[in-house]
Amino acid sequence: MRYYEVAPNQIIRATSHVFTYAYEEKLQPGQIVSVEVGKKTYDAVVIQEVTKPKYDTKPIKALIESNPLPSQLLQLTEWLSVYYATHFATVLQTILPRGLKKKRRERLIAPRAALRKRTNFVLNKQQVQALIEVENATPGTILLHGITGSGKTAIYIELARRTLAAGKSVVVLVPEIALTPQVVDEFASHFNNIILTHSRQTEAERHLAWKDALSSDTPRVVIGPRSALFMPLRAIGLIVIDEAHEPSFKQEQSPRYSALRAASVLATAHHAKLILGSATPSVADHYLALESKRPIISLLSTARPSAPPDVTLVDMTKRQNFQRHRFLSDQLLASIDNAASNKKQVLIFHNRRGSATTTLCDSCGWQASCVRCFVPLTLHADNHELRCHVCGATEQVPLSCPVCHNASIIHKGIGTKIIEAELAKLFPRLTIARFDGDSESSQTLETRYKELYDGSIDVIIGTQVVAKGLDLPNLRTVGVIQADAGLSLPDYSSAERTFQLLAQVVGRVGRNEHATSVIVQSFQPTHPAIRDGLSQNYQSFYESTIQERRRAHFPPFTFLLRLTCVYKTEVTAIKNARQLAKRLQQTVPSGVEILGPTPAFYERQRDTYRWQLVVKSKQRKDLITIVKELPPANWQFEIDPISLL
DNA sequence: AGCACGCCGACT
DNA sequence: GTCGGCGTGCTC
Repeated sequence: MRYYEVAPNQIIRATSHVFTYAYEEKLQPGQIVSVEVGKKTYDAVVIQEVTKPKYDTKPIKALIESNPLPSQLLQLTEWLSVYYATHFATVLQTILPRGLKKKRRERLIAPRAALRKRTNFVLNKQQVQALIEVENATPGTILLHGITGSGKTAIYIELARRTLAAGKSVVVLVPEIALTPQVVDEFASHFNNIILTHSRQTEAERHLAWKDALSSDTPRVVIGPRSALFMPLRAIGLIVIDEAHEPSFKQEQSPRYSALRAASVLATAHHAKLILGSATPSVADHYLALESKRPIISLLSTARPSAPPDVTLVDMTKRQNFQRHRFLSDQLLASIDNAASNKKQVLIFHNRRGSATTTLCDSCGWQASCVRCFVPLTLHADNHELRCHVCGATEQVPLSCPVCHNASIIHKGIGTKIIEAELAKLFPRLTIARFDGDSESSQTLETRYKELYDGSIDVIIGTQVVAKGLDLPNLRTVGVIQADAGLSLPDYSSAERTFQLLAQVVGRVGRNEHATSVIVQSFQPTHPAIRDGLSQNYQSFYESTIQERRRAHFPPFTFLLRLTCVYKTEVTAIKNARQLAKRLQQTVPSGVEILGPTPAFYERQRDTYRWQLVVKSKQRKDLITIVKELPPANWQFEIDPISLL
């Protein structure tokens, strides 16, 4: 009889994750078995063979997957569990498909009809140079910083081709939102061994794709969102993360992992290369690449000739710009007039989430912000105070502007519905469509795609959703209602997100040879995020932001931990948050900062109240220690949050 | 983390 | 006399 430590995919006991079982035959680490714990049966992964233990052992009930998981995937699982202080079983649930025991019907995978002919591209000098740099790099992370339209996809495809030729598999991660047929077709026209994963797959489809990867004896190309990292591929030679700055690469549920960090660990285990591609790399990733002396490849010119858009920045603090309407500038309205008379489309972008009430000076654009945390203050109407949602400090609402001494202190926010209504009044003959969270975004955007594409919708109003993937041939004008809306979010990375968004918006319309225009309205036209976003000046933005992060002790200079407690009443939430804060203050080593308690951004959710603490430390292990000692009931945690909201 | 077993109050 | 409240304790 042989004995094996196995890890069930359900939490059996908080303190350990392996149990020892007996089996007649030889088993390999990574094989999947079924075992009985108490009276229930669980799926479990074989970890290793061990000697006969002192206690009695039950037998393994069955071997349900004889093809073992690749050792590198097991290493990644172990790493995720330790690095994010998450139970091993929780990580297993994340990396394994559901319903492992179920027998799936063989499905005929319809060969994707090549909708488009293979786009036989010729790489330009810049792209060839990038390829050479990647080829010469040692295994590990490579930052591919290429402006919109510089032809990053062609580089990915060529690298993938070479990796396959060397007998290794390729993983391409894309943000969920970009998993459109266009992107997939682009790869599908070059490779016939693609395994596609996406969030709308059924349990059976996922399982089949997983089995396909596990049993494949030839190299494959996997395309999918962050979870595609967990496809059980034997030998990976290349991992590409496209639009690597996108927040969707951070999982919002436990294990709250970063696909970039996880991909880096997986790449190391496979001695593979990891390409982080973006037009606007996150400042933290850029800093890390510089610090670790990893290659940063810049693509500064577009692959095809294109005309840069005509960018107009409208100062919202100047009344003379708003003669026709109170928040739609004369410049923006004129450009809508112009587009309409030429039968071209207009996209009006508005970050609705950013329209939480902010306090600013209507005269000079000054905005109330915390002197310690550099985040905007949030108005609490009940006691008429300004509060910092990072450190909890409160201030009186000023009666006059501290900069220009004007008394016009205002609190405001504009919603997409109002924009739609106002535009409908001003342009009764235009077809206006609004896409946001309220209008069942995904469905509507797809169902109305044809209308968008052929131009029968004149004006598109939307949030984030429309700023990304849409590539519309008739689009000539983009308007941003309040570019600084996102800046008012009480978050250390809000400037970075605003910069990325504006740079993407400008890059998006400026990728063809038609004359296009971008009208951006802002109360803070001189803010670095706005200024550098519109000029797409990454270097300038990076330098000012990294200095600020250093000064205010934020990533990449400090590790963050967010602790959130959830209670039925506000009083208990505050009481418990204060208690924990006090306890942590006493036990934590020096150099660890405890901020708060503060109300969470979404303070009330379904009859519950949420308050949070933010912990900062230069030593990541200090944060892990705190998590391990956290009172289990009512407390949630996130290590390395990308947002403190 | 579940889910057993286990010892004391309202019901047929 | 029994159903069930949720308080401790175990799971290879």
